[in-house]
Amino acid sequence: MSATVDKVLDAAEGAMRARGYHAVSFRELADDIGIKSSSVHYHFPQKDDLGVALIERYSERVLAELNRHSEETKNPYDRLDVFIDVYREALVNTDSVCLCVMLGAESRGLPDNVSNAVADFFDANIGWLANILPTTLSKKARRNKAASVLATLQGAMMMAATLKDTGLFDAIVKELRAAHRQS
Amino acid sequence: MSATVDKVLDAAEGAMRARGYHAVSFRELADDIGIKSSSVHYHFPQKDDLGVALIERYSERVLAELNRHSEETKNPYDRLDVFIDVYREALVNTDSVCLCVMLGAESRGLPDNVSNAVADFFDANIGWLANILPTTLSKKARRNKAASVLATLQGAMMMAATLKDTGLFDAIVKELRAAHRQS
DNA sequence: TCAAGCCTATCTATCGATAGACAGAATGAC
DNA sequence: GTCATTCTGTCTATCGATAGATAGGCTTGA
Repeated sequence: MSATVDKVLDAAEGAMRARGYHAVSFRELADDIGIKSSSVHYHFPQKDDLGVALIERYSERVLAELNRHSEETKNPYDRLDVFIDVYREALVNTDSVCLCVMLGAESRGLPDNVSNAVADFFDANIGWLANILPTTLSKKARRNKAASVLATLQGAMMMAATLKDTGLFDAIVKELRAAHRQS
Repeated sequence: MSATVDKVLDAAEGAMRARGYHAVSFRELADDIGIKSSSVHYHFPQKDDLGVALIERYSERVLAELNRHSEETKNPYDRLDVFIDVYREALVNTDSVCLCVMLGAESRGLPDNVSNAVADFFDANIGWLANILPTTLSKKARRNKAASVLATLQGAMMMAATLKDTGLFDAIVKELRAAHRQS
């Protein structure tokens, strides 16, 4: 993957996480990295090509990060913390929501291939979370619990960003942890 | 409020809940209801005027619905169900997420007055929810619990819409109810 | 008479996308 | 080794479509 492609994706990630798919233009990304919009089109012929590539790179990065940190621990509760921390870092370090919160909200207005890539991201995250839950639970129960955790985190990110209050995210996470310790 | 204004807001609500603020145009709304875009500008000079008016109408409607249904019951758990049901209806009946999930995700890319209106919506909802929680809890604890519930619902809507799976929303809600019965 | 509501017509700015040219690096035939 | 060819990545220039917004006129009902 060329350096320019990465630069374009970096710029696109920042812009789309802040303002959404439709509010980002080729020209803007090109200006950000000092090339022309036609050169962006060279790497990503259509806007949805850019969108899909962006989500795939993002998804791989998040999953890699989850796996890297979770190797350090075997305790399922600590692994839940790993999951939470990865999302928290995303919120705090970039001051914006998860890419897939944004694109998930917009999903009905996205090209199908982009919308499907977002769905795959959620599926992968639910799968990861379901895997750390006790096997005494049924497969379906684990999936539902996992989806519930993910939904809470995604919603918390969105609200914390809107209310400009990272503390709200932390408070919600505290509720989440408490609920999952006792169950 | 004139009939046209309401029609414009109806069209805008459907479009923005499906695709977001930036992906909706005056011309599209005008076409939807059979007038010209300049006539939309007559009622809402700038796009952010439309956005703010839309959120305010939406917010009033949601709160009115919450209050209307909750008058029928005094049990706090039933009132939580009222809250959940209002959100569930919004998802099922319109096949799209809450207006403020969409605009909340986009908030960093919205005009300030629009973004603030979204924040007010969340504050009002958190306040409503906090009020039905037992007064044995501190004010802050109630607010945090309320925010947690709201975040879960908003996240669940977003994910259910993306994965095209209303059942996922119901499953997450079941987890939510279970967690709040036991605490 | 006049204000409300909608119209026509138009503006400037920007959108995603394409065509065609160019420089320089890589490749392959001799 | 050298020269011709091809590929890569960028450029300039432009397309038709559409964005938000405005000026000014027509119509209708109080």
